[in-house]
Amino acid sequence: MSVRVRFAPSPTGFLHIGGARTALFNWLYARHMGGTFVLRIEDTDTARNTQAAVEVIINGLRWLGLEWDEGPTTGDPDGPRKGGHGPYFQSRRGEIYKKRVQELVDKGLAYSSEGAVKFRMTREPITIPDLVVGNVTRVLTDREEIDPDFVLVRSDGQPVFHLVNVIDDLEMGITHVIRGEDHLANTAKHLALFRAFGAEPPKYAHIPLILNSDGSKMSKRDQGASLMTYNDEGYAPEAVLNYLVLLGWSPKGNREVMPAKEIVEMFDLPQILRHNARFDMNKLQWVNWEYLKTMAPERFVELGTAALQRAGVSLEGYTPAYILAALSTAKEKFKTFADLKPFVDFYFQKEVEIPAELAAKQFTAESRPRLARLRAAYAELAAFDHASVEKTLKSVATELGVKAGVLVHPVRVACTGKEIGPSLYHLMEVLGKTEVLRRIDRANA
RNA sequence: GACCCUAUGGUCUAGCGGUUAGGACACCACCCUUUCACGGUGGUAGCUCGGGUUCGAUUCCCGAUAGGGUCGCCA
Repeated sequence: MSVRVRFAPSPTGFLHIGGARTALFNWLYARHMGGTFVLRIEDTDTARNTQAAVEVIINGLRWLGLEWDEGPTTGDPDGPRKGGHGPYFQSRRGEIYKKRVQELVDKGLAYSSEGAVKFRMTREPITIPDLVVGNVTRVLTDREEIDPDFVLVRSDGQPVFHLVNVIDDLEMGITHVIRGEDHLANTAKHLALFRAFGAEPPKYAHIPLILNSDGSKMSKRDQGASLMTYNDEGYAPEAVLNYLVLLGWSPKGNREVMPAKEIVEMFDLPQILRHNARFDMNKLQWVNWEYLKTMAPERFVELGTAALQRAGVSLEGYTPAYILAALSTAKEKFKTFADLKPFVDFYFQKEVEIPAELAAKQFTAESRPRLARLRAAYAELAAFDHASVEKTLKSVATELGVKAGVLVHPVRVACTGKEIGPSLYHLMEVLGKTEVLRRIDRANA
């Protein structure tokens, strides 16, 4: 039988990083097994569901590169979808639930109570066979001991999570439920429900949770809890995916940085760790940086351009070749695209602003004549590539009897308005002779 | 309160009875260097505790402790 897994988020208005990892593990398993990855929207709590909230989930999954085989393709519950097991919005599956509840009532396994429908839960311990944790035997807690039965349908007619979750997994032919460990204890209820329906339950794999760096539970409000903040903060989705899979899973041979394609090949359920992991921003940053270093130039420019736009840097009027060359000089200078702007903004400014403090420091009575001498040498250069520019600067320095650094700093400030930035020689090559001379003249006026 | 899961440096992890306990991030020092970075070399730091089992426990069992989860007409 072919593997069918699902990611079944509730549209709360954002995609939790832990939820994203759950989706990732499901997706990986589906791809690894050549199975089907289903997206199902658990929107039974109508009060807090909107189309926009569903779109957040859809956009988040697509951003990570987790395309699903079945499910909605837009946030519209009545909109287009793919796959033959729909609808994929629980809010559109009311008839199915109604029929199933009636089935339980007819069997005497469910009953009405104060307007709600409750399930006659077994009082016997239930053993959950879990692919990650092993066999887990759940007995009733003291509170459950008093009344083990639980609500299936609210008095307002809305079915609750446990019910719809089980029915959908059943109707959609889900073979493996890969979900957060926070559902482990609840699985006893789900198993009892499957038994009540006379159906074979799927295999379960409860994966550990992601905690804050201080070990506390990561909730909505915590820093970095929302997947899309990583986009805002300049992380490449491929790096986020790679980092996420490392939380609770690790391949053989001390491998860490590897493309999704390779992860898919190696990924499997039994290797998943059993303990929670803390989210380590430093490590994510490092992974991101590893991706930046080896990233194809086009991709680098694509992500860099988007980041600059977010940061308010306009690239209008500059050629793609210029932008590519400019951004390339900043490669390996920063770890996330959020830090790109200060390294390249001067490329896209007509008049570079030089802070008075820097000007006073670099353009002194002593340095100005040297700068003028260098400017004169540059003016005569035929080829303005980084090698020639460097060679010229160094020979002028020798001629003036100073170290290269003495010329480098004023020129850098003249060209960029900053003391730090890309390799001076390379950035001058990109700026071009005319512009470099113009900037030196302006600074040294 | 009850029940469940978990426990290797600060963090992510390898390990599955005998290892100088391996790797990565972070951190520190030095070197390199046109800035900032990179890179190179070296370094600090770990099996939660207590009982067992065993010739021998990081590894197996029990307990304690700690962290996380669940017990809802939320999902």
